[in-house]
Amino acid sequence: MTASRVLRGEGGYSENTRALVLQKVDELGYLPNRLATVFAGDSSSTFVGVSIPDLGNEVFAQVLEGIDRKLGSFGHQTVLGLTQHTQQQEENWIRTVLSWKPAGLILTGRYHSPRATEMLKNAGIPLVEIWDLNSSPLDMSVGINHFDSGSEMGRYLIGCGYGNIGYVGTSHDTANAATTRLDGFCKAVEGGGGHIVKQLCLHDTATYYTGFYGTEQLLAGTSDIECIFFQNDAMAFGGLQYCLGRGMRVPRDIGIAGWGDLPIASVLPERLTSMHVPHLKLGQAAAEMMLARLSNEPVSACRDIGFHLIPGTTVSAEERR
Amino acid sequence: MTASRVLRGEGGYSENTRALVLQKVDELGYLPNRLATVFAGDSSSTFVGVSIPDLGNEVFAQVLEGIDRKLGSFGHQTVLGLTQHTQQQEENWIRTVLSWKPAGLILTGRYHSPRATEMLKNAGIPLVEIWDLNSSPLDMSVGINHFDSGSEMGRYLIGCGYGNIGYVGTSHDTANAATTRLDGFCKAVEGGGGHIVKQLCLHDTATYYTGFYGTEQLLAGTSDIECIFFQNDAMAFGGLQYCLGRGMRVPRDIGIAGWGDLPIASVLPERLTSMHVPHLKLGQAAAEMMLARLSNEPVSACRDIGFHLIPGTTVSAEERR
DNA sequence: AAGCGTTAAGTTACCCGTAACGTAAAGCGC
DNA sequence: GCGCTTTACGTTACGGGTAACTTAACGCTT
Repeated sequence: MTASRVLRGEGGYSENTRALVLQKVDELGYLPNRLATVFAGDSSSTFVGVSIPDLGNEVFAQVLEGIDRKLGSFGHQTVLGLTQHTQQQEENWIRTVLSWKPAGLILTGRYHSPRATEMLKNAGIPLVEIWDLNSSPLDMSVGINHFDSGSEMGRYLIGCGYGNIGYVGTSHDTANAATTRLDGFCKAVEGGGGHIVKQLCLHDTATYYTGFYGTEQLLAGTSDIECIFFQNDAMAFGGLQYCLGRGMRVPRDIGIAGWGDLPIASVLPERLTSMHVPHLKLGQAAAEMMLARLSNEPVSACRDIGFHLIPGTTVSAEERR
Repeated sequence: MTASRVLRGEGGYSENTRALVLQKVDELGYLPNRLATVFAGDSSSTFVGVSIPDLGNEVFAQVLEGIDRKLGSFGHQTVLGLTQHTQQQEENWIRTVLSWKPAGLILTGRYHSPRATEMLKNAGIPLVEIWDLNSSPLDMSVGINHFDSGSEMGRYLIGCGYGNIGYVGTSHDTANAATTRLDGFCKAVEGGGGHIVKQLCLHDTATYYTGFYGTEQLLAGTSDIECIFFQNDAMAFGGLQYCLGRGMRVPRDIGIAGWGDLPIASVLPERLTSMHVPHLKLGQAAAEMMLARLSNEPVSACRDIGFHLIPGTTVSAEERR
């Protein structure tokens, strides 16, 4: 008991005893068993579960980095969960991670399976739903309005004079932010007098490579597509390379628009038309909300992290006139 | 006790009781407390701690993905630790994560602080040191020989006819794989009759952006550099863009060589000269070694995952003649 | 029906850190 | 020196799951 007091610096021991305890700790290489502390229910755990679709996407990798850095600097540990974009994997992970009594959970997306939702509600721990801003979150939410970001891109492309537009993305078993973006995009394009000629949803991951081959597939047998909107920048970059490789002039022959604003954009001579989302800031904001809730500070339930359109040079109004 | 037996499917209960227990579990939304199980010491935890320098580097993000996917499919959870390339942060993380009694640890690199090394030895749990192949690991090791990979690149550049060579990388407070690579590179270049004109080590992260500005800095006031070797592909790509932007012809005026082979290479028209390392495979191999050790299967202590040179088009023997 | 093995439960103790409480000794004022 | 407070440390109990053990009930054999 005295040793416990010394190690927690709680007071109620002499300087002499303190030195003795610390010497023994060093001598024996003693490490306290946090399991016992948390198990006894005297303090809450320092774990925070963080679920992310995948790390192949640089955006999510950076969100995770932002979260872990912030949590880590406040003595918390990140328990990772990769859901591969499926609700089933998310549900399984939630079940497992909850049995470890985490201090809180940070989840990507607003769509969870019914069982997952029930478990989350029962857990009674702080939750942050990130990425897809949720006006009625389970607990807290931080992200952006994907529908609006899709709309804005749609309006921009229409405004640049593009009429026949294609889309290349990937498909998942469930609703997600990318489909919400696409919804907003289609509404804006059609509302603005444009036309979505073709939507291609590949059963694959959203990478450079799939963007390249998705574009080939999209353009095969179609000659009237004036502009392509991609699910993310990696796919758009793959698509751009395909078009350039086929001798098309971008943006004169075809416009290319991505989403997400990859780091590589900072050094490319041609700036990809895209939508910027502050990734690291998003992760840090999520961690901050979690930490605030854990220390019983007041937190607003929703936080819109914002986005802004990057006009870039792969879409152009002048070239279309 | 009977409920415990039912939930573990251990036997010793009637079908009737089983149904009753399961019904109650469902009714109450009961989740077993894994903390108690592990705490009691009856079974080992399912946590595996994984430390990675940072996630801004796509390579490490993919290694982590490989690890988590494999571990996850065997019912283990990843506890993340980002060390920001410092031994102090690694040590702090190790101390914390060990107090949670993880089943094992996967660490990046072979260099750990003395205290960290001691804690790791005392922990008596499986350890895998990844990335930098360690012939005398603390427990197990999987990765590549960075010195050799640097040498191979050095020999290749010399073989292409480049004599005056520069290097752009980042510096860290401690020894790491990148400096080992540089050592091997320098030895091979000088052994082959070449000359390292200038080595630039920026106090920054190894990204596209730092590669761009590092190259500007390296070339300022020097006119005799024929080829630049970069710490990684992101930096090399930034450097390539700088050179192209300044009207230099690559590889005629200057050769550019990276290291790591980024995914984006698959769609670029010009293939960056680089060194390919199977990232996902590395992560999976690390997880497999960990899992094998945890289930008491025999495991070899070292596993060389291999690398191979990608000649690419940003370095060329013909153009130099 | 007595004796035995089998099955289906229940009981006890333990893991380790700490809250809550107990106690002995020292310190202090008068 | 008495009674009080303060300091320093010790003791007990608890958390939840489970190994190890005990008990009760049942079925089978002879």
